[in-house]
Amino acid sequence: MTSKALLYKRKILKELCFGNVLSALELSIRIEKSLPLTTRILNELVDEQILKESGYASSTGGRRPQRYSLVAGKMYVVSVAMDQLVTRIGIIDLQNCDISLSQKYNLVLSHNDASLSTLTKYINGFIKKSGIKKDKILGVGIGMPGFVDVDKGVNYSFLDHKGESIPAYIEEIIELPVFIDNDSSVIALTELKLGSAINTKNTMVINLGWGVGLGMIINGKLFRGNNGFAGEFSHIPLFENNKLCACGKSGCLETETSLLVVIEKAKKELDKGRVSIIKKIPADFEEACNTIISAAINGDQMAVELLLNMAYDLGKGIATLIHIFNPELIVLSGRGASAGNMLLAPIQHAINKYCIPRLSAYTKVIISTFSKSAELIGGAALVIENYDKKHSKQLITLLNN
Amino acid sequence: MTSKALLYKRKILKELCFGNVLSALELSIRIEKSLPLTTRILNELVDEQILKESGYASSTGGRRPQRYSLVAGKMYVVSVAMDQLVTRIGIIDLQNCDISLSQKYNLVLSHNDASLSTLTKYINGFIKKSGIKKDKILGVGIGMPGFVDVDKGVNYSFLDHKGESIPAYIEEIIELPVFIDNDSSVIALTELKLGSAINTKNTMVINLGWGVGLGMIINGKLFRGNNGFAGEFSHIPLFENNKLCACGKSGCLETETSLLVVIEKAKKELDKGRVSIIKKIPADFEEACNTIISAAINGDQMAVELLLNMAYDLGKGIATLIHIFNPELIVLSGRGASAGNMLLAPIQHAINKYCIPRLSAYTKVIISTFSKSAELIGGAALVIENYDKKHSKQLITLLNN
DNA sequence: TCGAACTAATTAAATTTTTTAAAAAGTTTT
DNA sequence: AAAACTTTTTAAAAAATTTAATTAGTTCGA
Repeated sequence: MTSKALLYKRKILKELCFGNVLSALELSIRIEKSLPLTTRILNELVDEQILKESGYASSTGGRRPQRYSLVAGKMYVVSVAMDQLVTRIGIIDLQNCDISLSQKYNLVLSHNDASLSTLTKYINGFIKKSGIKKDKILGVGIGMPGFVDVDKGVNYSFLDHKGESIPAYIEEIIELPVFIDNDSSVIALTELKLGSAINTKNTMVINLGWGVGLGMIINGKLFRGNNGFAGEFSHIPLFENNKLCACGKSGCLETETSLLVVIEKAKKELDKGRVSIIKKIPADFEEACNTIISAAINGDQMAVELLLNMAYDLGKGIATLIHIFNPELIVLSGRGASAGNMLLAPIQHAINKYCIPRLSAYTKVIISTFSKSAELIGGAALVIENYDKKHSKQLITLLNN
Repeated sequence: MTSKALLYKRKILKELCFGNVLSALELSIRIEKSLPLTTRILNELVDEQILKESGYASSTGGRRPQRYSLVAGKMYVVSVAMDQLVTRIGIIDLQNCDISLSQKYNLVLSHNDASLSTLTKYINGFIKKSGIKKDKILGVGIGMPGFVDVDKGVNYSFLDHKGESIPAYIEEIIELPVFIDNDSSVIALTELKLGSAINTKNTMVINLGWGVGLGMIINGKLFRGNNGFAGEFSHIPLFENNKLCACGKSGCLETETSLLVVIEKAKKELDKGRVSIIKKIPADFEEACNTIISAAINGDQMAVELLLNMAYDLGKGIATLIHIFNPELIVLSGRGASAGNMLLAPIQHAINKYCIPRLSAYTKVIISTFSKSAELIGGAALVIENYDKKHSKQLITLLNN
């Protein structure tokens, strides 16, 4: 097979990932190739049993177009979602985007080689345990906190490998293409490919959790900035509150709006003797979040108040984004999104206060429908994003069998 | 000539605008066509005397590549730069990007049809007076203040034409393709095509004048937002100063950092009896700016103090941009840029205070080298940007003669 | 219910474009 | 002065697109 035909096949497979079912004409437009060429490649892929015909689309006044989709169990991606304390690894069938298997590991991130080799061992072990052959796995996508330079493959905050490429190190050992990115970018990719931001060109995805991350979709593509550090929304100077931030400055957005701050404030209130259905805040971050959010959902006044105040302050930050980007959509995602629609009213309130009405009128704010799986699925999107760019031995094998 | 060959010719001409001189190989890469095809088209264009061979590039270790450039006096663009009170119209030779002729008109912008028809008359009269035949003019590019929706051709702040397209109206009368855009976007285009932002992928251009505008270059292209309103940097909520802004809110960046604010502050100081080489601030905005800036350059303490304070506050806004965009470059442009390097120190000071060092280290801040002509030249860039997209009768005529 | 009008898919031929390769023409380096 | 290198030119082969004609299936309205 010529290398060009292979490229076109990849482009088609890429379009059909994540459960997409498309007609020959639609595919021809998306891969920007002529219909005869697209049809030929499509037929080859069906012969190779990687694609299947899957029914007809409804007619728009004429013959119904044949639709194509991936065959299940043929193409997988391994995805890794990391935070400071816990790492989850999953394997995802690209046909339906289901997480076939996932596992949780305790891995405290530090800025040294040790975390990296541990991580690699975990991934390797996981793949073996999954029982899925490597030639069916397109690659490994890893979302991690910190300052990640995607091009250099370096994380300046964690997993230091003497400034050398992290993906290169892992690829060496597990023999699969590896891609890394910042956790907020990965969550934004999920919203873009499978979530509320599908088909949008200009969307801001806010990752509310430990801090406040931002993934930006600009012109329909994830924007990472010049060194991959774009979206450091957490630390824009927004308040004059004299509160010291983890970054060393004061008045950062993060000093008022993050789940960590809410937890701290809740502790203080309880210490002051405030009544609440919450008796004690758990030490574990994830449990603490769940405790406060579910208390709020159950109507606990203190929890509601804390979350609403946070949302209002976040709204001021969002107002800044609207002025700068004029986005069509803002998606609230990440762990904090599980507080749900409760957050929307104060955010909208702040937007009304801090935005020129002409601008805010064009931007919708919504809550992500994804639960915790957003980052895991985004890791798959990360691999697919690079699928028609980077050389992958796996597909060649798959296509030649 | 086939329509495809015409398209390729336009792509090549587009690359050679603004005084660019390129080799066949460079052009082939830029228009993304093969070298044999590019060479063929190039030869045709030379035969038609629209292009000329213009010397050799220096060798990089082998045969010196032949370079090509536009022939002077063949292709012009009419450019219009508007502000609230004054409109300048110029005609620009694309070969060397010189302003062949320009004229100033007093035109007070209002939100009605009258300004629009006056503007159209001025443009028409100017073209006639220039003595350049319309078949040599590729189009008209207009930069104007206000909320401009480029796609719809509508300005929501000024020049209302009952919500109908402004370019369509002008095109009808002057029979040339017309393009409009926001003034800050146009200035950013100038920096991208001819100024300090050439070849950058990710640059913020700040238009310091009446207010504070922002033109964003993202992935090497001007970013306008979902409705063309992106870059409303003026009105991000940044201060808690209780100062009412023209937009109705308080604490906007613009309430501390714009030349208008500096002028107001200067007046107040003088009224309070402060000593200064400035005796009286002229009523005219442009003259007032010049007075204060030149006083500062001559060492007047009051003028220096006012400008440095403004620059420091602007630096806080720039810190926000750096956190969000991680840009490689920030260009300070517009009328305020004539204060020059004086502004850089306080801006850098503010960046150091409000930015995470890891981030700010990657961003350079510079002052534009353009004087007032930036907006006029940008209008030309606006036409060229659309030159291989929109149908232009003019080029077909030009190429068929 | 039956065409007319429409949309989609298929096929083949003509045309365009790219790729590949080789040769020619200069430059620089050694 | 030869070797190494780069760009340009040319030509032929391969690939892709365009065009047009045909076939196939749907919808809609008379």
